[in-house]
Amino acid sequence: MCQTLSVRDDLQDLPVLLLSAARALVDGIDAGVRARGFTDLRPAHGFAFVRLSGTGATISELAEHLEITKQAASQMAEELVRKGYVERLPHPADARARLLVLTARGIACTRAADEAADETLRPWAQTLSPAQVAALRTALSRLATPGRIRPTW
Amino acid sequence: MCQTLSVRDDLQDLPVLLLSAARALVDGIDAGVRARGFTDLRPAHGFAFVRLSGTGATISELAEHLEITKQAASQMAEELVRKGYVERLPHPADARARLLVLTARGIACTRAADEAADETLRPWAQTLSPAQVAALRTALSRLATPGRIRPTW
DNA sequence: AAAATTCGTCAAGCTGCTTGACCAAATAGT
DNA sequence: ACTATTTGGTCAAGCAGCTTGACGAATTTT
Repeated sequence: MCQTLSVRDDLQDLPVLLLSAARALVDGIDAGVRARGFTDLRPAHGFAFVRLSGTGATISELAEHLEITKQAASQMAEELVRKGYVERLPHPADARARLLVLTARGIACTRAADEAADETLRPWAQTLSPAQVAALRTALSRLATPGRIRPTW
Repeated sequence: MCQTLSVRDDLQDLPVLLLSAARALVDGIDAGVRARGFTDLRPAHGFAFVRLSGTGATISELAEHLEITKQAASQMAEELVRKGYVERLPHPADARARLLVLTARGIACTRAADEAADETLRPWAQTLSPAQVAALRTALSRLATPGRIRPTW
């Protein structure tokens, strides 16, 4: 016997489910990061940390990543410097630019965020089979636009 | 032979994938809504429409749904009224309150949004088996916090 | 009947973003 | 090599969307 609901019908509530799940994840990460003592940061800062971790980035690169103006990125960078998460180093190859890199505190915070994300997703992932998790990754990556993480709405 | 990657490792990029997919969905809906002629609205308004469609809602109910203050909800309602998407009716049971309901234009816009969402997700869903889509719905609904759609970050 | 709560608005203020103008350094054109 | 253009970053002003605070009117509680 065939199913009474087609794939089309199933699509109806997917938008809400997807957005709601994303929201739950962000809330979970935010709560976990705060619980680990980083109470002066908001989720928006996390999207900057993603770009700054590793080799660091310039103001322009950060702005492009966050899809905001250089002026706005500069303000956020100043805030993160003031709070001790980011350091401004002279750029090795361009005297105009300055390289933004995470301080030890900044790195500790990204670690806290990773832990919080893991903490949020693990209990949920354990209700799924490994194959389901793998399928989920495949499905999401097929819809996702690489590099565009930060919601702007 | 067992896999070299455990479930734990797979969890690493799930946060990015989930957020990126949500972003792609919102971008797709926004583009589709604009393409259908509703160029004076932004994604944020969609979250209000969700609550107003059907029987409508009061300012207080809208504020609670959007997780903003009544004053902010009132401002948004005024904007939507001014643009012709929402109407303020006297509340049938409470002389203090006013019922916000969608106008014909507002209803047409929600229909456009539904179409746009479908348009965004259908080609993607067709790359998946019906069973995969069903599994995805189950998985997402297990993570989602019901009612919390709107991102606040 | 009085007290307390709730609905919505007016007013003021803040935050995070924008646009516009500008200097300094780097790159491209001739 | 020298000029012209582009690029990196900041200063300044302004705006949009939110907040807190105070309030009158209608409702609900006691």
